[in-house]
Amino acid sequence: MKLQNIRLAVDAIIFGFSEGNLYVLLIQQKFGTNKLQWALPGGLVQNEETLNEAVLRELAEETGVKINYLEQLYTFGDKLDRDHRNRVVSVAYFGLVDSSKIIVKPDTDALHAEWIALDEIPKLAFDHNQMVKLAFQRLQNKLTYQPIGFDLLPKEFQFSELENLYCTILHREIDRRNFRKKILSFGIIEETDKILLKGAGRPSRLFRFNKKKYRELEKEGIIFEI
Amino acid sequence: MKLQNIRLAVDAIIFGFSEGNLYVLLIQQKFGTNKLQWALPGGLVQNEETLNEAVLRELAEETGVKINYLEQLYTFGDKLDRDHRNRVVSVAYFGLVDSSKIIVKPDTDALHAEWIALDEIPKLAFDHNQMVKLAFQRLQNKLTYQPIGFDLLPKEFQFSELENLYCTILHREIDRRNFRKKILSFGIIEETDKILLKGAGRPSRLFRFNKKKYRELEKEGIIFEI
DNA sequence: ACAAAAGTGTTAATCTTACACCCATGT
DNA sequence: ACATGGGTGTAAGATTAACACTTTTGT
Repeated sequence: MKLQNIRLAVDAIIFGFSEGNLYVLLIQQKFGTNKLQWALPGGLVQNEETLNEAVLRELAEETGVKINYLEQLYTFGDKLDRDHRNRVVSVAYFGLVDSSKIIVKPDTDALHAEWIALDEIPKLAFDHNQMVKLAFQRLQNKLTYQPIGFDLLPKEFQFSELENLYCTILHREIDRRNFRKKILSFGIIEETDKILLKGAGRPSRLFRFNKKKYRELEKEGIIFEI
Repeated sequence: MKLQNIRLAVDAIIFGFSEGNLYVLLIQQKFGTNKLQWALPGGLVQNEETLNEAVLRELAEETGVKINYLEQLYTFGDKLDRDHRNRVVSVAYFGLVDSSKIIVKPDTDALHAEWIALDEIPKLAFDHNQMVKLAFQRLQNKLTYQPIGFDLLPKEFQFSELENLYCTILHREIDRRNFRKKILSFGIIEETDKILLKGAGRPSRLFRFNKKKYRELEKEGIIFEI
């Protein structure tokens, strides 16, 4: 058999939620063959690092963003001609950050990173558009059966933010009363004693997600489901 | 950066169900460093084939089994010392066959393939035990929200076989009446006019899964859930 | 006639959905 | 006083869960 000539890369689809909009973290290369084309952060895996480490390193190097949640999404390796004479198989990771960590690294000489609204994503390099699409599907699914929405929000958040997050990402109407009832019934979020007072309208209480509590309840077989 | 020295492989975790037991397809190498150690079917990806093609090829070469269902499971690449000086990252695939296709290839000079009951699987090569574990979790989950159980049964099956499959794999009791009601309510399985008469007990009608119907209903937003 | 496996309905309990008004603040 | 956004409860409907006897065959 011919010697294997395949390179292994990782790519990250990182979502952020801010002011009712969902964003994806993208980078733009200033030089090279893909000059000025947008792409997902990512790159070749080094010999001595795990796949996870590779993603985290690339994210740090290219964007500076610290993520709250990361999981492997899918391995893309079917486009044989993706990069002529240089077959690359890429392990895509799916991640979430909250808006407090949404500040990106200042431009370097070679790279520019930015949050782009999901529905304004241009044609990306390689099969990255497909990756974003799959990642978004995963986000939608996961949101309904795991409490990952909290990883897109600040530590302390208003109930209306959570509600807004769900109805933005799932593209569906949500009944405020039923939603609150259900979320509270899991016993995984707790009231803080802070009241947020901003602009017109009644001030809102801030809540906090209790991850430890969730882990315990999970073990006891409790099922989160929206 | 040092030249990348990573090899890419695929491995397949294939489940079969027969007489109330769940089996995994394993192979045993007769020579080499892993002589007589059991392992999952799999091997290095060739330069000109997709990952899917690679799995199917390896399965054909090593076991001869024709599968009904196949999907990518997870990419394992964290054990850096998995094979000293030869780092291998492996894309694991998860598959199902029905018992009519459960016959394996006769032994070749180098290989022996066999169906081993899930709870009798020995220590396998590399991180293959971990792969089996993850694949089984996937099977359990998927069984509850996608009609993949049918891919483990013959085309025409008794209701009791289906019921037995669910309660074996999910390790839980199932109420026959409620189960039948629910499954039938989806409208995705149909009666055949065949009655199976075997041994003592009332003969049972055979049913058939209508995949086309399921695809249609799926588009209309129907949700399969046990 | 007895053992074995398949087939079948009803009722209570739970969960889900739909729905509208009051509250606390800013202007 | 009016606009804005936050907070709250109830009742009807749908779904799920619990439960036991009859049917058809082989021996």
